[in-house]
Amino acid sequence: MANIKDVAERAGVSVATVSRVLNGRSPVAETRERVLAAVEELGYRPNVVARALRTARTRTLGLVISDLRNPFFTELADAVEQEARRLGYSLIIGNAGESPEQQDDYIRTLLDRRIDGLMVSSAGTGSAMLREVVAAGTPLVLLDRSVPGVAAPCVRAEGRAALTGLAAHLAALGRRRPAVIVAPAGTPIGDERLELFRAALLAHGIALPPERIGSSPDLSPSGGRQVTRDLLDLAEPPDAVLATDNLMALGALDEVRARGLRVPDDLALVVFDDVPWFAHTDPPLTAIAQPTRELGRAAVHTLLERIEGRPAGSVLLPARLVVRRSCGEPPTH
Amino acid sequence: MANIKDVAERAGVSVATVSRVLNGRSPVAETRERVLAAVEELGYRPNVVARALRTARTRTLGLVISDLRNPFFTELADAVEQEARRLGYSLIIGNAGESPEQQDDYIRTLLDRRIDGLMVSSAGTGSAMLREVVAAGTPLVLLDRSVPGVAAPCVRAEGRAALTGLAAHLAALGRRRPAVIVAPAGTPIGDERLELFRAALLAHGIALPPERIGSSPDLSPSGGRQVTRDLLDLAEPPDAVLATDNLMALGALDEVRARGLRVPDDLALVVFDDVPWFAHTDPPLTAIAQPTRELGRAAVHTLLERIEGRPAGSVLLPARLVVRRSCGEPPTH
DNA sequence: GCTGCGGATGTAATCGATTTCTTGGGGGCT
DNA sequence: AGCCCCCAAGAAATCGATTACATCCGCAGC
Repeated sequence: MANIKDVAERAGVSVATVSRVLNGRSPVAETRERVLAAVEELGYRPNVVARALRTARTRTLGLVISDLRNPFFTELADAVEQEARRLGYSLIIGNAGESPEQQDDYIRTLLDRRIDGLMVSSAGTGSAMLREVVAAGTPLVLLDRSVPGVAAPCVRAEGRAALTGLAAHLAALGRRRPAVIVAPAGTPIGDERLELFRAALLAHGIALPPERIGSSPDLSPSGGRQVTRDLLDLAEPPDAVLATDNLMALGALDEVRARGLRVPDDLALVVFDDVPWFAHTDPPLTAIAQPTRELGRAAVHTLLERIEGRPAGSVLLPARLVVRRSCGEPPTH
Repeated sequence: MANIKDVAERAGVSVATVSRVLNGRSPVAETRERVLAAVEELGYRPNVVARALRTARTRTLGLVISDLRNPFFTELADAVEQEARRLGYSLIIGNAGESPEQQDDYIRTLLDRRIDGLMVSSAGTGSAMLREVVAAGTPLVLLDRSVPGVAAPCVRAEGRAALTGLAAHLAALGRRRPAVIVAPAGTPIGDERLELFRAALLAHGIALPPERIGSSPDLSPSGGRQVTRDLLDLAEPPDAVLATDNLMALGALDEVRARGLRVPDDLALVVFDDVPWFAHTDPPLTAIAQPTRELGRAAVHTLLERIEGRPAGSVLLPARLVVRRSCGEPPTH
């Protein structure tokens, strides 16, 4: 593979001149053309590794995601990747599989590769490694999940408006005994959703007692199914369920079907994260849609601000209530 | 961030000695310990970029996938990533979004980054860039989709046994008018599945006439729905449908529901690719499961063989028929 | 006691780019 | 005509590692 020296020789100039032509500095028309011709003829492409060593910029970003197989995160990763590429950056995606150790391990690898910046959708609670990243001065942006004690901007969605709308929707349809399936204890974002929902329900005089809040052992269909089983076994079972993650909602649907119950007649079901599949279930599920692609784009932009040394704050984008038919009464339009 | 020189100074040795200690060559116990102590104290981590420049090995692999949001490919990518990492390699994932231009663009970027090897699940038909990769001597492995004219090992699943089993299954259940939804014309793997299925049906005396083969304009739910609409509008509509991709199957399910038909009573439905979701549809879908994770692992292993200069052939892994309830008659066990 | 060998370690070249410093020549101003 | 300035372009330093080659040492064999 041709290198810059080959090009210089062929064009009869020095390597410095070649570099300058390619980086758009100084040289004059005639020399410039000779160089470009040589580049063309040799099919020369600059060695990104050498450039990175010299400039200390790799033009690579890292993204550590908590679970790549969760379709919400898949779409998020896809959005991040596209935006990064559009802006001339490559992306290395690391999958933490909801394991903090694996997450730290991956962050280590990414730092070793001298990525220019890092986005993390953190698994579990705090992480010593994240604090280390900040201390080392590597630009960091938290994605979807904020981490207490880590001084970095966080890009995520907030559900106040959507949950307020949802409470009104449920109240209007006469649902009085809502339940919530929340993520494993300690996930800050899950707790926040719960509290916002509780407040929104209260405005309609609807209570959310502790026994109708089920905490799943993990973010999976089977966890969601287990919690749903317990909820339906209550003396006063709920007439509506909000799942705070899409995988857990799948499990809820399974349990409901297994009991021969029907959605929405016997139970209303609402899911957080509007992944494409939920438009294809029977019935189509009412969902709280996070602005996934916008989140991805915002994360990249925020990170680039930090990389270029500008200060950048957190970003909160509103989630949207998407009414389908899983709470009863089809939308009127 | 500390570099090798800092470590050398602190340990009172030369950089060469530090390098040798860290790479497990020669030095004697006493020196060795001084170096390791210095590494520890400074929190030294070798600069991967510099190492890559010198050794001409980046320990990074590239994976270009045709559509990251298709759950089959998501799982494939996840499997590849895990195996690569286990073997000490990082992975850069590129999403071609089923566009050949974007695919070529991405391959270009990956070559520029001097990845050690490349895996491609090619979008569309042939590609000049792929031939260029081979010509440039970069180790290449084709994944899931073979590309005519490109001399590289291909790792994919083959469906003979599964489709033979499926034909028998359908015949046993009395389905006589099967239909197939195939991917856009020219996708070699779709054609192969079609021909294998046709042959398997023939063994049971069941024909697969051209009008019951619907070609979708793209790999999407709406494409699948459109094709299903046409199939159901036939004078003699099919009593079973095989979708050769999971997204198209979703669209088929939509159309069936919209017409108030029931699966499996009115129509049997079988899907290629057993993504987790299909166990949660109503009814759970009978599927042809590709050994996704094994494919991912095999791809990485094959690629590493090539990287290390050993010859490596193609890998064909058998797909499995997973009987659920979408063709009627629940499995007996 | 000299030669030679090998093990531990240092010196310096190298990978391929960017960038600083230097040089030389041409043109404008007085 | 002389001076200065500026601009194009080359020479060489640099990034941080690996590694070929050189050096120095002690010890064994004759």
